[in-house]
Amino acid sequence: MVKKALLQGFGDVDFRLLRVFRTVARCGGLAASEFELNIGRSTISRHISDLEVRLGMTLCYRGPAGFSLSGEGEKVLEATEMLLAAVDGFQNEVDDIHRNMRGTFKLAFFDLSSTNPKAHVHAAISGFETVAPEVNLELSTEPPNVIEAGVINGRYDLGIVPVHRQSAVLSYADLYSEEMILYCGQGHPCFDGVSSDLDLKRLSAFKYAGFGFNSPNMVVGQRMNFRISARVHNEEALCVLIQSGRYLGFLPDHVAAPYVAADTMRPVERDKIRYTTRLAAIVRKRPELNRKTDEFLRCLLQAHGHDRAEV
Amino acid sequence: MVKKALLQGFGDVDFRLLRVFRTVARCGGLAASEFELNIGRSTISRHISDLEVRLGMTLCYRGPAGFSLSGEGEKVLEATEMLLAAVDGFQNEVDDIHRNMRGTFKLAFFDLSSTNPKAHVHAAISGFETVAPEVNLELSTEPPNVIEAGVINGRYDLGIVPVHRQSAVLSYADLYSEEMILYCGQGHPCFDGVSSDLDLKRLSAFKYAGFGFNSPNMVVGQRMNFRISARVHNEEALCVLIQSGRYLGFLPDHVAAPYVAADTMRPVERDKIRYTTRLAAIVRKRPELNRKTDEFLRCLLQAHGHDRAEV
DNA sequence: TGAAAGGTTGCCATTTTATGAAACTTTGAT
DNA sequence: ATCAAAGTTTCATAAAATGGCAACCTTTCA
Repeated sequence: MVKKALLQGFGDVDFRLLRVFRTVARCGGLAASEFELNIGRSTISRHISDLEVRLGMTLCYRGPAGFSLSGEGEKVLEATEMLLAAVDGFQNEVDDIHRNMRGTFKLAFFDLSSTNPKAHVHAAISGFETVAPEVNLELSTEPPNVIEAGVINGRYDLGIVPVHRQSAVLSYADLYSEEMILYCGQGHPCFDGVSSDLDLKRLSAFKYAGFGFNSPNMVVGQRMNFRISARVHNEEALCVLIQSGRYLGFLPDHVAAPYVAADTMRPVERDKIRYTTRLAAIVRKRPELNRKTDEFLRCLLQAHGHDRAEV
Repeated sequence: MVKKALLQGFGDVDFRLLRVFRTVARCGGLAASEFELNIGRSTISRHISDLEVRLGMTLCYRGPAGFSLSGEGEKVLEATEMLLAAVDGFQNEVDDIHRNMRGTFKLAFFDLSSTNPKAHVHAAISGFETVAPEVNLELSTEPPNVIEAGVINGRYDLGIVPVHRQSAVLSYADLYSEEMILYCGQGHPCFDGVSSDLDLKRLSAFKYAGFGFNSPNMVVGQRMNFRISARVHNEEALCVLIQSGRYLGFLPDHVAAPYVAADTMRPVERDKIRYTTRLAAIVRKRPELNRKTDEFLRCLLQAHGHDRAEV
């Protein structure tokens, strides 16, 4: 139909198809997504191939051999997440006009802070759930740089990251701190303690594992002149490396605690080599906060004993 | 149908409706948009009221008496523009994957620079049209702060603004400069020249008109201690104020030239009171540039005699 | 070799949507 | 009063989206 073509334009987007595609990609296959989507497999199959025709490219390889996204498919998936985030943003706006709190609130945080006794994110969530019971939550853990980018472009509503270099378009609210201490694993030369004459400089001969993104950790590692031989993007991975007995690395005390208790990890010069990281909530400044984000931030600050004096 | 409700969720967005709404709002009425949309008025009417039902609010008042957006309608329109920009972004992505250049390129610039002989934006457009004939252009003039915000959030692909405070998420490419000189209009005490003993400080007794947003102009105005009695958001408005003969104000020399030629405006202390503004192209850093933006920037830089050394 | 699992396709009934024509309503102007 | 313009509503129709069922194709794995 000519008019429609005019209105829709070539390759206009269809939410339905994109949502299906995203779900399938997340589930890793049609069959798996069947339940999630609550529609028949045949329909899903058709949706996906429709989308492929519309976009003029192969999005994923699928078959009994398994499911995988094509290179183009990955790009499209990324663009899709972006677009669907914008749709969420629109619905947020509309909800805000109604003064409603519904839809989804997307929170991203850097991993392994749940055992920190100073972190009260759980309390904030609890408080938020009370005031906004209709809101679905979506939590992810990502490296701080990804979180920052995500908050800026709207993929996340709020992030919790170690404060490092502050971005001008983000607004930071201080939450809690973490004590970072240098650890080694069983089998490491330092495991049985360092002789008192082994000065700190000598430590830099050992292999060191640190974060692969710009962070206090990276700065400290470089300043102490460590031999950075492994880069990770989360603390879980760091734990594994340290446990191998081949690497030194900084971990928050509370993360290392269980390993220390099991004596598979020990601090190195606990009192001399350490630094403190401050964790902060970040939200974007520009498109002014929506009610959900505003409210969640309030809960977060309250849970961490702030009076919301400053944002 | 239950499944659909699950998939679409309450109030899911329909592009078609939003596009229609935007067009109607831009055209200022159903009848006027009929031609633009190329669909019948009855259909448009139904679309709008559908949207109102879906969103649960009145978007606009319309009738024989005239057309106007409601307060909520304005907010929704804004959110709509945002969402549709995201859709454009998606299509850009897809086009980029195909290595195509199609769709719309959105450029925003600060007004009244077309008469500047150092500005070669027209040449850039000409060059761009040659390499990307399929791309539709959308130009707007806005105050620099609006342009910056728009480029950051994707409403514009590229902006041209006076360089002032640089934002960390934007990338600046220097283009050309403007000489800003203080002018007064016919009837102003300064029109027939200032007596040599009237020192510059005395000037600050006169009323001054300047930009209402953070800019070099504002800084200069404040530093010279002018009596800022009128704020404008574009130079056109400034021209009118200066012509009134009641205000002093800075204008680019090339903008004032025709008025000076007609002797309705004269520079005040042309050689003593002046400053230079540099105009730069801004694009956002984060979601990496799409081909169209990249190409346009290239054209811009080339037109202004740069070798694209730095961005 | 023969399930089992993952996907695709054709077929079909059902529902939804899109749309223009024509009749109707309201308002402002002559 | 009358008319024109702007919108709304009703109606009928054509097109499309939907989704289930069943048959069919492939690959994997036992």
